[in-house]
Amino acid sequence: MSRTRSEPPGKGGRYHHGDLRTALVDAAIELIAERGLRRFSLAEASRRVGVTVAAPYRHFADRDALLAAVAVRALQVFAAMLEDEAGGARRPERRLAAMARAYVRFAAEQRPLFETLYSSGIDKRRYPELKRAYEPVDAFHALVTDVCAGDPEAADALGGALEATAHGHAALLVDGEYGRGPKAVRSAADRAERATLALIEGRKALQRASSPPRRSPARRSG
Amino acid sequence: MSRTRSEPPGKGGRYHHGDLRTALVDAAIELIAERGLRRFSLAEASRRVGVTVAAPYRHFADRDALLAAVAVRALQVFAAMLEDEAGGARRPERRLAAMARAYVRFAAEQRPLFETLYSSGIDKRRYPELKRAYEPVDAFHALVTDVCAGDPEAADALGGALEATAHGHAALLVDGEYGRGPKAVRSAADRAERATLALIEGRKALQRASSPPRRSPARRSG
DNA sequence: GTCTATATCCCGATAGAC
DNA sequence: GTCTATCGGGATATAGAC
Repeated sequence: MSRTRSEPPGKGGRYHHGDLRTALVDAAIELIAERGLRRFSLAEASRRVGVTVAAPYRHFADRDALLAAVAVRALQVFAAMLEDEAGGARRPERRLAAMARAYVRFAAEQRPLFETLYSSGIDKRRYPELKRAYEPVDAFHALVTDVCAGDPEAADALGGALEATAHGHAALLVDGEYGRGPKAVRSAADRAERATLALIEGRKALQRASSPPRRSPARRSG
Repeated sequence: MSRTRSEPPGKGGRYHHGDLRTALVDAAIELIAERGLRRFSLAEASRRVGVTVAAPYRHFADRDALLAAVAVRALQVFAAMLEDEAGGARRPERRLAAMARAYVRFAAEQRPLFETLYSSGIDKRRYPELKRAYEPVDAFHALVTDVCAGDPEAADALGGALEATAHGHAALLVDGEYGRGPKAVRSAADRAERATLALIEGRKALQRASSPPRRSPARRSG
C-alpha cells in the first residue's frame, strides 16, 4: 500500500531495491501488527519485501536495530498525534488532558508501534537516533512548566505524575485490562484525561512529604 | 538454592526429576533475570535443570505455558509484597499509598516476574490458572471501596486511576525512564505514593465530565 | 507417566561471490 | 547491495526406553 517495490525478484532474479531500509521498517510494522512483537522475524520481513534474509544486514546491524528504527517511527507518529489532539485546546490544562487522551489513543490505534516502543526489550541507550527522536515529546514538558509557572520542582513532580498516569492507562489498555473493543479505548482515554485534570488540580499534594525522609530523623509532622 | 534436584544426569544417565515442573519455573525465572525475557529459551532452561529439550513438554504445552506458570508465581509474590508493605498502615488512604510503593518495588526487585506478567506477550485469557491468581490482588479494590464508602462509581473511577498510576510508575521505571540505580527506585516509589495520595484527595475531580459526551449534543458548560 | 533420542523446520548471523 | 552458502541454536513433534 504505502511501500515502493520495484519488481519482485522472481526466482533467482537479481534486483536492487529502491529503499530497502524503509521497506523493511514498513514490513516490520505490518508483521508486528499481524503476529505480535514476539513472533516477528527478520527473515519473514525480508521475504515480504522480496529480498533474501541476508540483505537486511546491509542496513541494520541486527534484528534489534530494525526494531529501533521502528521505535523511531513510533515516536514520530506519537508526536504527530500529540500535537494533533492537543491543538484544539487553548488552556495548558486542557492541552495536557488532550495529550493524555492522545497517549491512550496512540497505544490503541498504533499498537505495534506502542509495543515496539515499550515492550520490545531493545536497549534504548544503544541507539542515539532513538534518543533524538524523543525531543518532539518535550512540548509536553513545556506545557507542564507553563502550568507550574516559576516552580521547577513542582513542574518535575507534576510532569512525572502525568506521564506515568497516561502511560499506565495506555499500558493496561493494551494489556487487555479494560477489555478489548473501541468502548474500552474510549473508557481508558476518558479515565486518563480525568486523572490528568485531577492531578493538575491537586498538584500541591504531589510535593508534600508522604513518607519519612531516608536520612535525617526529621521532626516534621508525619 | 531453592531447587530440589536429586542428582545430575551426567552423560547418558537416566533419572527422574523430583519436580520438573517447579524446577523449570525456577530456572526460567533465573534465566529471564540473567538474559531478559526476549532471550529466554525453553531449551536453555531444560539444559540448566538437566533434562533434554523434549522433557518440558510433559508439563507445559509450549514455551508460553511455562511463561504463564511464571506469571502465576509472579502474582503470588506480588500479592505477598502488597500485603507486607500495606500491613503497617492503618488508614485506608495510607494503605493504598503503601500499595503503590509496593507496586513499584515489585517491579524493581522482581523485574523478571514483573516483565513476565506485563511484557511477555502471553495471552492471559488462555490460562485460567492465571485468571485465578489475580484474586489476591482484590484486597486493593476492597480498600478503594472503603475509601469511597457507599459510592461504587466513585470507587471504580478512583480504583482505575490508582492502578494505572502505580502501573505507569512501575513500567516507566523498569523501562529506564527514571534511570537505573536504587535512587531511581526510591524516587519512583515516592512519586507513585504521592500521586496516589493526591488522587485520593482529589478524587471528586475524577468523576467530573471532562469532555463532551459521545452521543447527545449535551448543553452543559464546557 | 516421565524422560531420552532424534529429526524437521525456522531463525539470526557471517563470509564470500557477483 | 544483494545473493548463495553455511553454521549454530531454538521450538516442536514423535518414537521408544524404563
